[in-house]
Amino acid sequence: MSKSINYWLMKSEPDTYSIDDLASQPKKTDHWDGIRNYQARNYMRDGMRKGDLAFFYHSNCEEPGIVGIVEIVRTAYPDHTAFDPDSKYFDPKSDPDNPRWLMVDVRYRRKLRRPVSLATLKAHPELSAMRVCQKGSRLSIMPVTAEEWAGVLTVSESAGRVE
DNA sequence: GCCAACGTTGGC
DNA sequence: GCCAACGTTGGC
Repeated sequence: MSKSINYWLMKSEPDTYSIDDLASQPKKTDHWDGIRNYQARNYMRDGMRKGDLAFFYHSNCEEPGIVGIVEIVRTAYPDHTAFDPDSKYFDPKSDPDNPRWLMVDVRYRRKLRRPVSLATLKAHPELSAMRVCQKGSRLSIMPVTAEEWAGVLTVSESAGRVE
């Protein structure tokens, strides 16, 4: 009996780290560092498994939205940038013997044929309940239901834009 | 650049 | 434990 995978959404500011940056990494794989929010961390720690899939979401940019798909290839482990005083993610309160912050490794899978903007998500009733659509939602890692996952792909593949 | 929403900090 | 102040996120 095969276990079903979990689906996620992971935000990144493209000016800082875009899906193209991930795609240009060796093996198209990189660690997802800099998560400094307990709820997002807990999703990584308690929910993410190898083989899970996640939408790559571009935030704080001209057209925020879902641009591609990545695969979780390594489960949560300590985020070493928290121990590095030169890192902008340095957190003196994260003890190397008891790390406060974690990260996972992700591998680039593909871009969506057509990005699905936040405005488009909000325009679809079956997608507008997604957490990323909620006003003031600052969570950078969140679960996505199988229905929402399929719905986003359907919207991406369908012709034309929803305004 | 503005600013609302949110999470965290710290005084009490 | 409360809550005001603060810093950050992120859409617009």
